[in-house]
Amino acid sequence: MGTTERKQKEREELRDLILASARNLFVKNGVEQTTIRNIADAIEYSVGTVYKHFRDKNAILHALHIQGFQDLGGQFVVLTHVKDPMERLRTMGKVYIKFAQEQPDMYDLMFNLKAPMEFLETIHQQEWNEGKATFGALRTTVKECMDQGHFKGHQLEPLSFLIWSCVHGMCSLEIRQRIEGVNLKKPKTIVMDAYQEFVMMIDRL
Amino acid sequence: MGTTERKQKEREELRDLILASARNLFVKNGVEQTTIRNIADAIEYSVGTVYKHFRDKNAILHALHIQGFQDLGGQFVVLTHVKDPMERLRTMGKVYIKFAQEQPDMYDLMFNLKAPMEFLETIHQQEWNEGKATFGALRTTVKECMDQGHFKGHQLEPLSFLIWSCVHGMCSLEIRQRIEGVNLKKPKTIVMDAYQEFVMMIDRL
DNA sequence: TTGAAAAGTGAACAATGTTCACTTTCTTTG
DNA sequence: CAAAGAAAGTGAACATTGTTCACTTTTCAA
Repeated sequence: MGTTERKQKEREELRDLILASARNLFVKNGVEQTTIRNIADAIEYSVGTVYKHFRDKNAILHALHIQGFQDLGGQFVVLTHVKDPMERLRTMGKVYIKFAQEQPDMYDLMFNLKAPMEFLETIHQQEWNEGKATFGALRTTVKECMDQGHFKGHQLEPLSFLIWSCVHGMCSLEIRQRIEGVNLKKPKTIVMDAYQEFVMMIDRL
Repeated sequence: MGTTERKQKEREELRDLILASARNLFVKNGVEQTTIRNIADAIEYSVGTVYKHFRDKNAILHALHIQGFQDLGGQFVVLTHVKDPMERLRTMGKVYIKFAQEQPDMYDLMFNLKAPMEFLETIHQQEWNEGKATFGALRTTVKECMDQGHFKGHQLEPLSFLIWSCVHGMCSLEIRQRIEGVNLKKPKTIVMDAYQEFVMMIDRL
């Protein structure tokens, strides 16, 4: 009898509805300005129902953070068509920055907010699978570059982390509004300009 | 009559007391866990008194953010003794990272939290003087390196921003707990290791 | 038909930032 | 010196949060 299956499906649908609503409100009003009551109102359910699906707000943030990584993973699919590892590395950075600029709130949730990490701690899970997979993709690409003779004298993991830090740093400074007030000549394009410098830099190694 | 001066001085002393108390509590319990009531209790004044000195919590965060930059500026004093610009650039990065690791909450306040920037907006000040000065110090050093013949083919501001992004990215990923769960072989020393890679990288340019 | 499990509700609680009418203290001036 | 005005200080009260839970409604197998 498929009633339990249907029940299960309905449960998941409501769960997804909560997440979609939360995501909308986050993008529109920001994470902190979005309340559980807002989310409940938007889907025309009560607060209690939201809590039947998520133990607390951090759980919602964590679920959305996973969605964000699935989304980013989807953007990374184009990389499979780029055979040359150096070219793939450059493209990876571009895609990463594009994602951060088009979905700044999602990026913030994935790489800056403490909430999703705190949720992992509360459920006693110390592994961050989404981060592991994403960093793994970067490390693999860097490894292939090194196998081709690039980055002589450098170490795989520290170098991979450095590359991640570069693009993450640029994106975070932009999202956290540390660029505007600093008196740059071209603040609007500074991230892409700096990324060009970065590409020039690693191409020489 | 020096009464007004004394009054003025007392006012500033209480203001400093509030800030010192806030800073203690921030470091001990984190920014979000620190309430105005906590601060008031710690200095044995009422909440109202705190609000007589700071219009809101963001104002306190902004004042502490300025203190943080003064502190960082003090750490940068050693740089005046380093004449060679490339050596100065390397040392600057080390000092910056050291500051971030020793005072993660202060660093977070200065470069990650939105609160201090939001305060600037509310008082209709779009300039971020502290950031401007700090970035200016970096840009000046990079400029001197270029004058010496380094970083051929690179542009001053984008390159300076890139360098800032690198170190900031590493510090932020550490502070925002994105390193532990990512399965690195040496997570404890990854920031310093990556910084070594960075130094090696710019030395070759 | 029924009764238990699941789904759903919303009042209530504690904590927080913030305000403001009030009291207390201090300072200046007649 | 006394009084009034200003400044400093107070804390109850308000609105808004996240969160809980006793309760009602719905669902569905027996």
